[in-house]
Amino acid sequence: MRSINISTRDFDAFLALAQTQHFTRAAERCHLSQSAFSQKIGRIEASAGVRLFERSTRHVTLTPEGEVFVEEVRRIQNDMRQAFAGLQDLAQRRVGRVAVAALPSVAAEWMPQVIARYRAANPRIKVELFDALAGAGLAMLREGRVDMAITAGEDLQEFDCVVLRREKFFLVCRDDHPLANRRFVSLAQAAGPDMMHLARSSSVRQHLQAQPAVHAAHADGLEVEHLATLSALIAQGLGVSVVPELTLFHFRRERLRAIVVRDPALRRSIVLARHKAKALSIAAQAMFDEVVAQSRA
Amino acid sequence: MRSINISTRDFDAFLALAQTQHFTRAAERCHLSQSAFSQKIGRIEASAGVRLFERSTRHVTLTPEGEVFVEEVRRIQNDMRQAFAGLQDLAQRRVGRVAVAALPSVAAEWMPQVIARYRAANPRIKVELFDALAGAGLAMLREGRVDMAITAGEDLQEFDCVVLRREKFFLVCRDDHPLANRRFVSLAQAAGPDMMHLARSSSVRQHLQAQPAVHAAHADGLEVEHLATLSALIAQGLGVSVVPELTLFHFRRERLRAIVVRDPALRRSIVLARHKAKALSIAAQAMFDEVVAQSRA
DNA sequence: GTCAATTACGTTCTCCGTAAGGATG
DNA sequence: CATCCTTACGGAGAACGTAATTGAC
Repeated sequence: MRSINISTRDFDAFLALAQTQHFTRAAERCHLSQSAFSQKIGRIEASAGVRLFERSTRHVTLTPEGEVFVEEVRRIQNDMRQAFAGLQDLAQRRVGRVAVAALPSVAAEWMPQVIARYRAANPRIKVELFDALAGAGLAMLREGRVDMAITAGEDLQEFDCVVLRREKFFLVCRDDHPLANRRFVSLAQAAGPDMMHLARSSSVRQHLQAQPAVHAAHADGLEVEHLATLSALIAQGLGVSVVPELTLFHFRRERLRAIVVRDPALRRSIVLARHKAKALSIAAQAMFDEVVAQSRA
Repeated sequence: MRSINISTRDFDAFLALAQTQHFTRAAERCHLSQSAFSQKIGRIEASAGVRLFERSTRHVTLTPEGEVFVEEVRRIQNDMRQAFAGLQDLAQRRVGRVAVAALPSVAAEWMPQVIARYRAANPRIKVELFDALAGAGLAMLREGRVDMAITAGEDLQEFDCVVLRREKFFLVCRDDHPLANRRFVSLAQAAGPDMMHLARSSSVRQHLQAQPAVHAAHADGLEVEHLATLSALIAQGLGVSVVPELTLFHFRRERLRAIVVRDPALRRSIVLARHKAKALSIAAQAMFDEVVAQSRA
């Protein structure tokens, strides 16, 4: 037995005839000539291996076998309609979901605007934002828990990446600090004994620690987890620190100064990473584009 | 948007590619040239309105949209397979059901053999036999509770009928009855004052009552429901009766004689009736044929 | 005699295969 | 450069339409 081939149009024709019980009218409904329609029904019956309609030239009725088939076909047709409709919804971003991991600084500085614009354009798509440190974000990406991760660059061969920005670093100190009124400083100048650090797990710390000038300074200052804490410590005159540009919003308080560190080597890349193999969903692609656009602003 | 057309082969192709992730191999599996296969996938994607596969010339993977579609298609394809398989089963009488109403006499005399042969040929088809009096059988047929009814003929324009047999009637009496040794009798002779009747609801009684000779005799003998009772009464010498041929098995006992009634008007037709409009299922048609065959035997 | 489904036959269009093109690792 | 997907193009077969045929009421 050769495998059968049957199409959605065939199903339409079958159901039309089942309902109208009239070849001519069913053919019209299907925008077919009556003859073509008749042949189509014939082919369907051949495929099915059973006579589905009982026809005298006067009356057309379903056979008992046809009646059971009607129910099946209705169900199948419904499923198909749903499947395609669901696909259209995804394509036109009427439904969907997108998950993004972003560095806390990025999550606070960029993402609110990005998400606002995204939701305005795609109100029915669920957006999930995870503010995760660099390593955690990449882990989530690797596991497929997020569609993309915004992180600080290092060994990212594993992923497809777009560099969103190359950040400068800033010395943050109180206004009574000796360097407080400089227009810029060198890293060597900044990395004095009063330098405070973030916890070793942070990407900023790791980035800094890789710099010879910082390493040489072997500061033994305080070490904290959160930038807000760091900001408060500096405001108290307990030391200084060096932080990337995106985190400066933590340090906008009275008596604090941020002085750009002039050091060509001291830049960190903010990158948008995604899986190499796995394609982005349409919803995710739109978010991807939105993030890139934001970084250019 | 023009309405889409998609066929079972398209689904096969889609799933093959989704599984192999390789155009050439998937094409082979579908017995298609690689080029034709590529076009087919292209058409499917056009129908869907979404890119379903992500292809670099080296790797083929499902897009997120394609992944959701795979699940739907699998389900749809399964349903189709089942629908067609079910139809084949019905066509080849591997499954099904047939219900027959038959006069009690027919149910006892003919149907055991009919059903035995039918089940031998169609072991998986469920057979239901209702031994119902003429009126009840026709009512069941009218309501669609049975596929056919074997009954005694009268006003059957409503149905499509086949006359299975035209039955003679027999006088049944004890061997000491004056007519006991006749080779045949007339209805007038048989319808003496000692004639006993079945209940008025039985078709036999109605048939007899319609005969002038019986009507004139206005017998006031006993009246019972069951032929077995009648048989016992006659054996006791309490009277005689006139019954159709098919019921004679009730009267095969010692000292009872059955003498044919020679009266051209006194025949009853055993007919096999079915709906005019509603077609018989394949299972039912086979039973229909079997019943007709039995009546000729 | 009319209405309606089937059959006949010529036409159109979809789908397939061969072959060339282009991209990727 | 080898692999493999895509595009181009010509041909075969399926599907369609017009028209004639058959059948039922």
